Amino acid sequence: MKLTREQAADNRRRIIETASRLFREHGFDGVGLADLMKAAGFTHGGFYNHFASKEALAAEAASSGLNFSGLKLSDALLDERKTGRSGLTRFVERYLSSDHRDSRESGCTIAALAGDAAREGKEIQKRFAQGIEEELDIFASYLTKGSKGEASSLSAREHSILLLAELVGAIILARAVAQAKPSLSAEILRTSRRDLAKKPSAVSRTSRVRRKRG
Amino acid sequence: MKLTREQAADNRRRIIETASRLFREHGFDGVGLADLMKAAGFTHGGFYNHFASKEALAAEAASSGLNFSGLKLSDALLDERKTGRSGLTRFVERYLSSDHRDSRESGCTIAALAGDAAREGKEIQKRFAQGIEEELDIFASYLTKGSKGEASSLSAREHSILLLAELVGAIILARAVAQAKPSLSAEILRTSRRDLAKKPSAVSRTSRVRRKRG
DNA sequence: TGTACATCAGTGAACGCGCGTTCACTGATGTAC
DNA sequence: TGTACATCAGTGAACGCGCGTTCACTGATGTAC
Repeated sequence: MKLTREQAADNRRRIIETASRLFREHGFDGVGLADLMKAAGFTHGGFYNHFASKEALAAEAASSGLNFSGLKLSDALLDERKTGRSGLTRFVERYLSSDHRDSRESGCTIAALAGDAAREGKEIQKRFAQGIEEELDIFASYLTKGSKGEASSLSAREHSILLLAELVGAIILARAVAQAKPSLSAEILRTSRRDLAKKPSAVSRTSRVRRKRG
Repeated sequence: MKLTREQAADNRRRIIETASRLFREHGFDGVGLADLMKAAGFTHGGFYNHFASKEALAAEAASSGLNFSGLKLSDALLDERKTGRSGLTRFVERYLSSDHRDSRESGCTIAALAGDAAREGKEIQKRFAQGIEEELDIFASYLTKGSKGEASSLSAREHSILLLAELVGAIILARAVAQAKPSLSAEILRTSRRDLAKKPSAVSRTSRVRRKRG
């Protein structure tokens, strides 16, 4: 039954991606290895051929989700070059949409698992710290030091932190009440979306350049 | 072994308060009924004399935490009357402190369990919605419609939502990296604290009245 | 290039353990008379 | 007010189940000669 190295590596990747989706949907404690391996298409005995423990997989899955999530900012920025709209604004709109709220399994790993990460060990938190730092760097590279109003006194780094906190806070709150009070859930998303759309901090470099050119 | 009605009600309350602390620290899935009852000082067989299921207790514990958490805004506002400082500002400082970050079990239930609530059923989410609405109402009653700058176009309700989202987002992110990267954790808290301290939205009625009088 | 064998990613059964829940039992409280 | 009995919040043992983890086994791959 031995497979080629390539097949084995593919299978390992498949387990991680399946785990990433399931953890985001149900939490680290909400998924068993048997279900997880079954969802990936294997019997669960083979799990330990790939990982030392469930926690080791959780760390890998966290990293994977943080790096390849469909809501990484970089995707939105690619879009943006085509459409001419601010990539950051587009990203905020997508991030705070009801679609993203309703699809934890394919959405932002930070929003889905940051609450759980507080209870996990150093290794998993290290992956979160890396993922957050990367996201902050991307934000910062697209944020200008505002020259007017409140924004002027804040560095791009500070702007990035405030932006991430508001995004994550808003979607977590929206998800926490989505089943029981959809109107409140939608109100939270809408209010935060509008706030971020009009803030000077949501101006991207590209859109400023375009404005000058036009 | 039967107890007085009073004693039984006390015991029930003790179970709920213990559960509230343990759930905040370990999550709904991270605590077993046996450990929970033991922590409350009972054998676990008696659990079902008080609650229909673990989920029923989780709902009660969520409500209890949301209403009586040491970080309810109302506490800070009481302080404020004594000291003359803005109650809301004091509250923000306390909420975004490393002390609060490091004591989930006695801190804000929304911050500790909103991530978990997304995965729970309607009953638990209903309690969260109630708790969030109450907190928003308290915020709103202390927020003025700003007359200058960015704040002017926002209602007290909108301000409250943005404030809550930033508070919850910042402390959840700070907790997610506290073990692995304390510097980033502290930076998130500090940045959000400073942002909220200087925003017009953080001006309380009382402090404005005082300023006029002085 | 062909043969012999070690490797190792799978399978499937089993491990001990803790989970949420149930149940027979206890015995002081609270009630009916 | 005093007695007889139903109530019910406790105890402690047990239920079936799923958990993370281990293990003996399989058999094609990859390697050594």
